[in-house]
Amino acid sequence: MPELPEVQTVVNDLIHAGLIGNTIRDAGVFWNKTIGNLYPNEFTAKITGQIITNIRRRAKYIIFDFESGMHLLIHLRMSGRLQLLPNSSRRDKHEHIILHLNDDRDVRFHDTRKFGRMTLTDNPSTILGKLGPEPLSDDFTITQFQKMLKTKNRQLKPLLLDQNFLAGLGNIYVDEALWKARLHPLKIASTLSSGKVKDLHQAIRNVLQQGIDNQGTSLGDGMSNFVSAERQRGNNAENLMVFRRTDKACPRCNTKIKRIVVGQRSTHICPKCQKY
DNA sequence: GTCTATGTTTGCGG
DNA sequence: TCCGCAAACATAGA
Repeated sequence: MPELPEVQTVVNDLIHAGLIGNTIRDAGVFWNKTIGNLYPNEFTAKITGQIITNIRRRAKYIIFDFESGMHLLIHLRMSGRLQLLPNSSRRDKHEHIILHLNDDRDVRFHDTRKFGRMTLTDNPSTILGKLGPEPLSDDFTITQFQKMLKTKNRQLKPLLLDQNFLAGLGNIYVDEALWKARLHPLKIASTLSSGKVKDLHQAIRNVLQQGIDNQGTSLGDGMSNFVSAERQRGNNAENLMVFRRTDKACPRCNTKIKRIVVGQRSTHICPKCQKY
């Protein structure tokens, strides 16, 4: 669910809602394992009184920077959401961590599948250090991407999903980027021509930026879908060309989209546009 | 009721 | 290094 554009959308929402400068007055922990590295009482004690100086994203992590030099890293995994709610609203059973702010609002970590994690640390590099480059940053150039791909004898799709290779892509945006670049997900990275490297580089940045511009992708209409911190659905689903469009027409050539499995992940391709 | 699939990541064994 | 698989969990849909 939450990939780079969705995580960025949440961060944008939190900033827009004026959280920077706010203080965390107290915290409640309702599912211990959501806290990666601390016992609940330690977590609560350490986060109480922290002043938020910045909120940002790295890969699929939401990061709160505190004046004290500590950082809160939040990973939503499959089903996590960060919701901004009034202090008075009743706690949903899937809200596992609640941060009470010094106004009347809460930041609540809602996570039905409980895979998500929050880590409060003064040394975020132990978690963020191994991550690959940010695909939308200025220093992620075609030349750098070329170098990265040249040495990898791995299939494109699992490679692009590998956060230590490149940060932020998930199943949806990888399928979309590969379609846009007309590349087969099983193609071996090191065998790409320089033209294809360029196409892929552009396609990745393109689909991610489009996702952010549309405030993320929400599929279906169920409760289990992506919503931002202010509970808004994303509008990017209409821009998906292949993902979950099995048996529908390829927007480029009208061929029926096929669903295959690559690295245990469902994968959508146009068999005509994306030859191996 | 039962079975299957699910957008992520990590850790294991080969 | 790389790959395949299982696990962490809960829910929706067939």
